[in-house]
Amino acid sequence: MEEGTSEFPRHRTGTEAVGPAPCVDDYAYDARQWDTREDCEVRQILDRIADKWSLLVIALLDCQGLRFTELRREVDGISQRMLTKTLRQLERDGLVSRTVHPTVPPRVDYALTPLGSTLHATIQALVTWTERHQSEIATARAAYDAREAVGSAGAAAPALEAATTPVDHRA
Amino acid sequence: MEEGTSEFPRHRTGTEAVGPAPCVDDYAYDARQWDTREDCEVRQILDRIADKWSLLVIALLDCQGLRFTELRREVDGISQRMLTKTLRQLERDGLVSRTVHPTVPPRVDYALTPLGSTLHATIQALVTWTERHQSEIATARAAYDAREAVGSAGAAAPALEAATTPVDHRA
DNA sequence: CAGAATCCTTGGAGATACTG
DNA sequence: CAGTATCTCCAAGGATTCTG
Repeated sequence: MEEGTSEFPRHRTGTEAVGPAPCVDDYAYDARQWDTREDCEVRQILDRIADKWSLLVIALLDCQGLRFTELRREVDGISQRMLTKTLRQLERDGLVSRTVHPTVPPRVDYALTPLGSTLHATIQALVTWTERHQSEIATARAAYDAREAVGSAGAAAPALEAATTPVDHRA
Repeated sequence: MEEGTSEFPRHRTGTEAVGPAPCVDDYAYDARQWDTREDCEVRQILDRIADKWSLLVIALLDCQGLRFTELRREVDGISQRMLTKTLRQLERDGLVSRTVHPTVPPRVDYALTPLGSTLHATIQALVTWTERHQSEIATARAAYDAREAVGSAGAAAPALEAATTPVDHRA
């Protein structure tokens, strides 16, 4: 369990010095060199919270509890199965708490734990970033697609065809 | 379907306050009600950058460029196919730049664009969070699994078998 | 209402071979 | 080296049904 806590794994083979000096950062030395191995626990956790549903649930779930159905309504597009599964995982990771009220119509409240709240802040930053830069991304996409179209006009260079049909609506 | 408590959030174009407006704030102010609909562009982008490979690539890619092979080595476990695809997407979104050096052995450098750098900071925060809290998560998981084992021993309470272990469809 | 169990489809993703 | 093009496979995930 203590494989990559604060160590610099440095598993990049130094056969070729492409630029040993890291970024311009001199304060944060491990700015980029965390443990990237698949079996690393950080990777494992990251792969889990980097899940679209987990991310959305945490982003939407705030300190006050939400019921199952409320969550399902909030997280648009999620199926009951995925919501349950996602919530179970998050509960297991200690990020959300599950409170069952033994009423006649069952009522279950989900809320962020203190640990989950700290993650919520970080994820919220990601959401905010997206909101802020969505126009830039849209512009970049349009430019890319335009270039793409021109390039494929002269020579057949197919790659990433999602050009003029961005909306991928699956029935 | 009450529309008083939970109605569909509207498009909030980037004029909102980016500052921390936690849940303890007033209710009418939808600090956490960004557009959650699937067809929303924010969701679209979020679903993309919340991809495990995209996240890793951006996290590892820093301001200096990395070659294709270097990236493949860094992002442990990624296949060539996925790396190419991920890079194309990120390039299309204007997050990474692709520089081809027309040398005899082809050399392609990938680097973060200014826009990508801003995202890198946010994602790095996520990585840092994970590094910091991995032990807490591990503890929570152990506790959950312990409870789980006890619960399923006494009464029928099946749910989420240890996710780290492969599928266990008990007949 | 909250969830468990089941069935079934899609596409994500690895492996391999080929090219410039 | 840096891709592209295929083939294949498996599991993520949706839809449906059935309970307490």
